Amino acid sequence: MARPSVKAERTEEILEAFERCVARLGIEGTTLERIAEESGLRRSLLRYHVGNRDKMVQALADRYIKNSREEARRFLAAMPSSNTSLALLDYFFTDTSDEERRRVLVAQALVSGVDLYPAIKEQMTQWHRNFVLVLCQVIRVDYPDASDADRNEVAWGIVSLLFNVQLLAALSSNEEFLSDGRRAADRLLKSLASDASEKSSATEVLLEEPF
Amino acid sequence: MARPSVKAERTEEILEAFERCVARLGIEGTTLERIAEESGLRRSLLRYHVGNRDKMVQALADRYIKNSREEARRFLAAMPSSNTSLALLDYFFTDTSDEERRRVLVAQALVSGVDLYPAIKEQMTQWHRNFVLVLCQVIRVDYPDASDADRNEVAWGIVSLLFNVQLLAALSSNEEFLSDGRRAADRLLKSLASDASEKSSATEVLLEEPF
DNA sequence: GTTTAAATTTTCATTTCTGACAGTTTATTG
DNA sequence: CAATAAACTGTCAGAAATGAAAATTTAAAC
Repeated sequence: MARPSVKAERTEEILEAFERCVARLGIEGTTLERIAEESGLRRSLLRYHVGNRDKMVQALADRYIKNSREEARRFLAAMPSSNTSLALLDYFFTDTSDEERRRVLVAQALVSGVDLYPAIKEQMTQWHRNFVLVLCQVIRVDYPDASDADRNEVAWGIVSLLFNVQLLAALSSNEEFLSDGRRAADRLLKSLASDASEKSSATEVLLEEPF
Repeated sequence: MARPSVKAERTEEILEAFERCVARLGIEGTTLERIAEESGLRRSLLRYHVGNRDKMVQALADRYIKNSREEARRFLAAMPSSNTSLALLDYFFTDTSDEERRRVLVAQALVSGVDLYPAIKEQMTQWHRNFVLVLCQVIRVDYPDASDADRNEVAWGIVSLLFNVQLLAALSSNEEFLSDGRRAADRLLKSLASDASEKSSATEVLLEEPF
């Protein structure tokens, strides 16, 4: 018996704007006023819908984690049933969109921010672990004989390359770095063929839901 | 005929404190007041000796570049004449000091900050290129037959791993990540043995001064 | 149209950060 | 000790950022 709530939409708009700012300016470089401008709302509305600065950061992290889950699903869905290595490289190191870059930069900002916002530390730790795990699953299709530990190392390395590609994109158009990153990632993947320890050749599915 | 100048020492103290702050809080997370506290000097002295905020950041970048040169020399000097791969891995991925971590984190902060401080963009671009080049030189000792392009990819990748190790150290004690990073770096290096295209087997020196 | 609750605007107080500079102290030289 | 230049202190004004909450408006339900 009152006005319909737009809290969900507004919250989304606000955090979306927050993310855009953070990717460009970092967490501490982003003022509430800046977010207000970016979202086209008044600063007081940020407070009304989301809360104070701490709440905002917490909400940003929460939303980021949530979106990462969906992104992970999309990613897994985009993987073919074989030759996933190539698909993986294409996905992360070819024609990366601005959104993809933003995703990575925000993750870095959040990780860097755990000292200032200890509340998000646990989440980001989980997030990274899960990211690596998703890559492991994908890698497993092409390299079923490699050990979990080996795949994990490689996945960890690919995440690093991915991070660096987007970080360095600030220095030059990232096309140059993309190819370096891609080739290095390819090397890591290929290295799994060499060790190829004896293992269950279970090429089953990779559809076990992550996270 | 006047009081002796301590500008050099003070400047050093100030920028040292700045660096410590930046490694922990990022550039924008670091206020001049904070630096003053960290250095035990009054804020007005930061201004007196170095300048306003922009000058401070510029000076930080300058000093960072300068110190990187020296660090590069130390690094090269610490390299044996053979089996440099192992030495490289030990240097960057084993028992890394807090200073080493700080160096890396500050570099990341500076790179992330090029949007806000365009004046440092060129420097950081150079810095990264040189870092990669130094690693290339070292790698060349163990892999003289690999192509320049291949060594470059691998060096680029190792820098990425190094960056990520120290970034993620914020999430957990970095010992766990160190071993992941090291092993991934090892994979990259080993991958150079495979391609081994035909090349001049010049195992000469690596002592050409970098930078 | 009245009620009602949510959304939005406005405003105010407080704190923090920065820039600027006047004034003071300190150490050296002659 | 007088002169001098550098180092240092203290303070102020203005800007920017944040927190908080009192009005006001808006859209639905009745």
